[in-house]
Amino acid sequence: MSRLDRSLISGLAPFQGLTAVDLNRMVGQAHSLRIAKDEAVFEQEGEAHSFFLLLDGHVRVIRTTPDGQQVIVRYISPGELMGIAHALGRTTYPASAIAAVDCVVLAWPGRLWPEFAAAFPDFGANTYKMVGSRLQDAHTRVVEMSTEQVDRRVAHALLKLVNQTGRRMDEGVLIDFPISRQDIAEMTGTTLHTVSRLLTAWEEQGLVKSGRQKVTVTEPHRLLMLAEGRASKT
Amino acid sequence: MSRLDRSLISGLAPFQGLTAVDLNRMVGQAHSLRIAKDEAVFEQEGEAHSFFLLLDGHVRVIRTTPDGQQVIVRYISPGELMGIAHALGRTTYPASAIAAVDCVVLAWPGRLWPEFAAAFPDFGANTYKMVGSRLQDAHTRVVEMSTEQVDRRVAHALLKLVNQTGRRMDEGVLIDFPISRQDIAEMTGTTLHTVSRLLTAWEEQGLVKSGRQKVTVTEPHRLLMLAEGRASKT
DNA sequence: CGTCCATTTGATCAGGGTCAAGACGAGTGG
DNA sequence: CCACTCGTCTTGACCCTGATCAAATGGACG
Repeated sequence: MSRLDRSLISGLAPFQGLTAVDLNRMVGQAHSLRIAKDEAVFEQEGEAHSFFLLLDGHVRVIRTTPDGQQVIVRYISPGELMGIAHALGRTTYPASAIAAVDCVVLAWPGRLWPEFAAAFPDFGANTYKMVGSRLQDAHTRVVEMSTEQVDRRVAHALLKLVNQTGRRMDEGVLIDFPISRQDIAEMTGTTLHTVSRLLTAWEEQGLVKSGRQKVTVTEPHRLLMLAEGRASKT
Repeated sequence: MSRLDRSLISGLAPFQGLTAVDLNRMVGQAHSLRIAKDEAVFEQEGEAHSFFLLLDGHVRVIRTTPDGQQVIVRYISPGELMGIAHALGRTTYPASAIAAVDCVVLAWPGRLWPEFAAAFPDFGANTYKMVGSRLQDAHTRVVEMSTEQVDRRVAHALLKLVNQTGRRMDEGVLIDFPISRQDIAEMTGTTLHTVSRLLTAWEEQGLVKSGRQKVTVTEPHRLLMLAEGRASKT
């Protein structure tokens, strides 16, 4: 790892509160790797040999059911940890992580986790805080799936992506990685057909603009109204 | 807390690996309380003043949406921790906890969490392991909600309850606390009407016996077949 | 015995899944 | 540079699951 890399990661959420020295000790034990688009960073059921920090790119975390159906659990953005099975007392990954675009990640051997948690308490606290918010996210999603209709779920999913990875463009906010109708369907528990119909309807109303594996939200505010169920159902 | 109480809790999952001395130090700082049926242990959005250990009874954890719909996140059984917002860096409870029957709980002031985590690393590790499994549960539930039909979701929910709190009876395994059709509906994202229809159908097939706020699973194996989708749809 | 809930059961209907076909666009090899 | 192919996306037609609406039944408990 070059010096440059270290200065880049010093500001990331998982490392808040750590000294430069501690940071160096941690990063010194990592190795970085490139993951090509559509390759796996780790795989469901696989032995949890490492945990990772995404430096660049976007990663899709997927659970596959015994009968082959896939659900997208979340997208990982640069600066986030992933594959932290060790922190939660697991020896195997509960999901697969697939690069949505070419990615760069840092990897640490899993056995270092207990050492890190003991030696750098802030790092542990930051991580558990993140686990907490992921648990909240998961519960929120259960609530959405239980109580909301498809259109609102899809609207919520788009807004979440826009907030997480949105990139300002002339026409609105673009989701910053290739995302298909099928992907959105797997995030919201519906079918690509329904997603397609919704997007074309919204495009006619001027809420979004979308193309092949590409979605731009042009009117986040109105989309939020729709997601919250106080939309003018025209 | 009497000596008896301490010996009772020494075997519980959160305290595995702790010495008797450490256990005493922890329990000594707790106070126990009784929560009457239908009373709240803590409330959604409320300031997280304490965290709790359920000693006796059963507690329902509920998230309420802005428009008043409720979703049952999980049931807590004796020996489990709850309300551990502090462990996850939160200052407010993300859900409400309602006593399903009269309960006895131990409560610690939230500010003790960091001390405990530092002084008793095994306790911290046990807790985070539990958080990890709850995160898995939540994701599993998202997957179920996305991919399974209602009958299979209800079957899964019943089996989960049976495994967690089942009590062997002559006729089968009884879910050990009062549970209504409405409750089951709120666990599975459906309506009490659909749950009622399913239960009567299953009763005719001899899979379950049910009454007012009472469900007994008489043939867990066949119910599992149904939950897994390899049932004889007769 | 009367009241209040939980539960059951029927009738209706719509949201959205499934099936089917085509259009469109991007990359590939000749 | 073009033709071809493959994967994504669109759109229509149909139908089923399960929600909604409505009403009656039945226990439990004061």
